[in-house]
Amino acid sequence: MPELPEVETVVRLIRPDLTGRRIKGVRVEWERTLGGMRPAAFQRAVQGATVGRVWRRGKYIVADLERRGRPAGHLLCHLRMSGRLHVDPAGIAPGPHERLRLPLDDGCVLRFVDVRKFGRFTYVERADVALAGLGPEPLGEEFTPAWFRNGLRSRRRALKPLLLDQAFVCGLGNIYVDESLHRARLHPLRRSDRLSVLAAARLHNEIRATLEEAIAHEGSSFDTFYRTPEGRPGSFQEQFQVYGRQGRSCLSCGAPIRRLVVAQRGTHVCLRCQRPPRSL
DNA sequence: ATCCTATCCTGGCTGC
DNA sequence: TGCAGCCAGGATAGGA
Repeated sequence: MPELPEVETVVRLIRPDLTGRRIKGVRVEWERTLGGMRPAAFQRAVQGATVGRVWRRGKYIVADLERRGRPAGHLLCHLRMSGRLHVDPAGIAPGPHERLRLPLDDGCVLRFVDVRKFGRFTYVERADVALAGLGPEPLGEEFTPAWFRNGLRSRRRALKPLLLDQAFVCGLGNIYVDESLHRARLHPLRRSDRLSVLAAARLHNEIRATLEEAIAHEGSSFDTFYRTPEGRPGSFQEQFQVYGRQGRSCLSCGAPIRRLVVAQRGTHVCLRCQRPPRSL
């Protein structure tokens, strides 16, 4: 599923094609993509605006809009499970599951395609307000070992649901939480306030390393997620240590990878590398 | 404060 | 082979 590395990859891919383009029109094929905004209001806000900076915050893709050189709100896109965002050259026919389309002034088309319809593509006046609930960027300066240790200590939650909580740290999802926990040799049910300083530092380090390596591999591709309809997929799925590897052997110790359910999510662990907490 | 469940959706898988 | 039913999974809302 698109998590921070996949979203970052999408942003890097579409940024050059989108920056500086004027949005000529709006076509909404699935209204709920707008997250409650009326299509007419969306069109008024977006049509005729020019795209400024294209950036990422957590799993959100943001495009700043301008009119006559002045700030004019933001496009805000969340891919959720199966969303794909790409800029197509002129003359490419829409494929299936297209939910929203923005023709650009150079003839290209920004397309939001989403099989499962969970994704959102909407307009907000203020990105800072819309994104205010997100925790720090795990690859940002604010996410220091000391901040992380204090954050873990101030909650009393199992590690997995806490790391999935976008208000705690943003950008992690099911895959990269499982991978980071395995690399840090921590069981997903370990309580956040009971980690040693060393274990917290290890987890902090592995979260960053996992995300950085995944970005370097242009994210993970499988299921319905590809960068573009014709484009190359990312390759980080080939580096997975536990995710989706249930029944196969742990690449570091050889014990079988187990699949459990934690926080209502499929969860992949090596019980030899990741010792369960005593109190369950 | 934290956890659990339901909701939104569809393609792909399982089992008969 | 055909088909019904189940399931994944990010975010959010509401209840325990």
